[in-house]
Amino acid sequence: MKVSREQMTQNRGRILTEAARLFREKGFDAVSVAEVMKAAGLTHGGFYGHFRSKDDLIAHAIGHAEGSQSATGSIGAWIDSYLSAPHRDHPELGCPTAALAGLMRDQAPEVRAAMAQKLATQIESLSAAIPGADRAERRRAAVGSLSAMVGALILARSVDDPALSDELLAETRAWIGERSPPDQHRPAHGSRAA
Amino acid sequence: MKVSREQMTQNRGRILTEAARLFREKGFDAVSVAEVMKAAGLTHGGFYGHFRSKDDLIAHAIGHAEGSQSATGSIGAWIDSYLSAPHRDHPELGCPTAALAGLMRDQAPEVRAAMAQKLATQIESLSAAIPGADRAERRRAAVGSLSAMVGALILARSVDDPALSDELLAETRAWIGERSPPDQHRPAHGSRAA
DNA sequence: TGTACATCAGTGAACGCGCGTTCACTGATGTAC
DNA sequence: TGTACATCAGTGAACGCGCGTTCACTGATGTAC
Repeated sequence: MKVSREQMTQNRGRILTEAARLFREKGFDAVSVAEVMKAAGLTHGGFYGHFRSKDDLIAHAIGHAEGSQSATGSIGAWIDSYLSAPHRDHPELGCPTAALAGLMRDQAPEVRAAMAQKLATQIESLSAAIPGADRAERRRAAVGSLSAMVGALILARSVDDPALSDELLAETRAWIGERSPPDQHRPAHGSRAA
Repeated sequence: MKVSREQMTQNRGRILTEAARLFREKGFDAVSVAEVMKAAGLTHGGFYGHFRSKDDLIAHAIGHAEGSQSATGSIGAWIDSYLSAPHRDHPELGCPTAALAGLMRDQAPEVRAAMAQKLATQIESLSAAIPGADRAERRRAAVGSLSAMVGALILARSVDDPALSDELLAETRAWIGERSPPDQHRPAHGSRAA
């Protein structure tokens, strides 16, 4: 039963959206092609009319995934929402980098390339949003704080101990806060927000 | 062909060592029970005489894994070696937390518990090694810097772009260095280990 | 200390099972006239 | 605009394959005497 071209485009979009959601939730290996197609309201056989392979889907899904991170407001507010319990508890709609970077070890080259592209964009975007005149300093702060945020979120998601998980988020939030004041300049010996 | 009790203990140790190495190198799903047993010089059938299941092996392997991190010397030196190209390029002998935390999403409860234990120990150890009088401040610095280090290492390993990967390590090293001086006091604008 | 035998660590073939992928088929789409 | 038909997106059964796990068997170990 052939469908209209517009319908087919919509179907492809739904496959990508559901794949991006499911992969962030469970990882690549724990999600089958059939599961993605079912979530998109289709049967598994039609999959290869849209993508060459599961790896091809993964690569496109990484490019398609968008974290529901409200870029509005100050950087401080964005960091707080990034390192929050809701973000930790809902990886399926959160930052694709934090959810997927740890799974790249044995992935196909096309998948790793998609991840690198995603990360490069994220760093540039954060770097541009950081206050300060010096370009190199802003980029360094972007890379450093993103590493800390991604690391804390991955660790907080990896443990079964709620207290330790909460502490990882809170302490990292405070630690980053100590060194990147909300507005512009840092005090002589940064002991802000202690 | 039964072997001596001592031999059996040695065999179990080799299974754990090889499992810890292979899991860090390729992840859990990409390493089969048969591959671990072969690496330990045995055949796959004998596996269930040592462990109840693959999940049981994973949990024990996490507890058994030890990163070859020379804890000797200053914290600054340890951070530098943690965020180095050799550590990035050899996860199989490196920090188990950085190699495995990103794979915990769909793991069995016993596996997640082992990871939480590993991480808690690591934080305590780092916290004890950090200079400073205030206990809470030291713990905060330990959690914050460990998050940044683990995050940077995971990101550096996840991308295919060597320049971006090197930058992630170097910038995070510098960023952490700016706030935790090698001995006690930080120079006006810390540009250590650039 | 030496011998007879029960124990049991390790072997390798075999089992289900779920997965990625293929393929003959279907029937709505969209084009040629 | 209306009709005839070629196209092709989607269906669902079927395929290999590798995996975790099981099991009957083997033969060295270690104990009872």
